[in-house]
Amino acid sequence: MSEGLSETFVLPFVLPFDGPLDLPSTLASGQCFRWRVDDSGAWTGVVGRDIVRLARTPDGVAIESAPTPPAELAEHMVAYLRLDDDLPAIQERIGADERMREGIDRYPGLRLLRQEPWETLAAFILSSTSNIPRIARTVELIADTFGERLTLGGTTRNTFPTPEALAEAGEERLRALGCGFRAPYLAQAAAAVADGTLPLDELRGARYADVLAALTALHGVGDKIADCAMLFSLERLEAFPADRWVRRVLVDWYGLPPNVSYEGTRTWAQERFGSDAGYANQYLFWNVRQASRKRVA
DNA sequence: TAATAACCTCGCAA
DNA sequence: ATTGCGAGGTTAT
Repeated sequence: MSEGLSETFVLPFVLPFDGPLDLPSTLASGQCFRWRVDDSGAWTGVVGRDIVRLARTPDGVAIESAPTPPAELAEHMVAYLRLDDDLPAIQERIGADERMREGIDRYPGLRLLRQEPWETLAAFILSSTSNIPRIARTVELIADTFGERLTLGGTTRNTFPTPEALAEAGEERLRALGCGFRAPYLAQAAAAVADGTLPLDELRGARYADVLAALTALHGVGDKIADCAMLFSLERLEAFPADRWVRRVLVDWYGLPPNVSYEGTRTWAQERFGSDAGYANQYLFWNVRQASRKRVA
């Protein structure tokens, strides 16, 4: 213990990966709300009951985490980052048209994530008529208030609270955290998951129509929010959450009628892209968002 | 079946 | 600085 290398210097664990992976686009593209980048380019977030720090390396992804050590968490991070998806093959299939091809080529390492269903549903309930900075702020505030504390190095974050904890918290305390008119929606969803009315774990991988029906049975969850939860956490990659941005793209680039119904966008996307519709959505969404930000800046 | 207002706050732009 | 607008939707009418 007395030799030169102190125990404070720990070689980072590196998850080997040689495929396309653009951490900034993937973690900031609006599908998740808890990742923060630091000056070194590393990303810190909370995944399940662990605080995690990620950085791209030439050989893969460097991982620090606690309380689960990186080596034990690695397999789960492969799943979380969907490194098991054959992204080049997906891009080959959906990149048939010029617009999509350009969008893919601009962000070739943009991946979907495989997130935790309850947290994802809750976050997108909060997304209604809101914006990404505000959603992120509210999610963080809810975690800080009702979640459990985690520490990694000098960084402290909280888990996203369980459905039981948010059901217990109740509408009024959620409203006090800035949830606004979404507070009763979130409280009711928490209660439904907590008491088994909405069995999220059983819905993972179930038929699209069945998952959609189960989710939209909740007050405050319509087609769009259900599609987000399905795509980002319930393994329904054919989901196509058409928000106002994606709709604009469909109208401007693909000639869909401006008054196309949500069902119309869903049918269009699923006929065109099949089970790759979700990836197609993500490329369209991120491209149009980035383009609009550049125009402002 | 299709259109329209209301809903809570907050972030961001003048 | 203070004000005003609109935001990754859903529901009720």
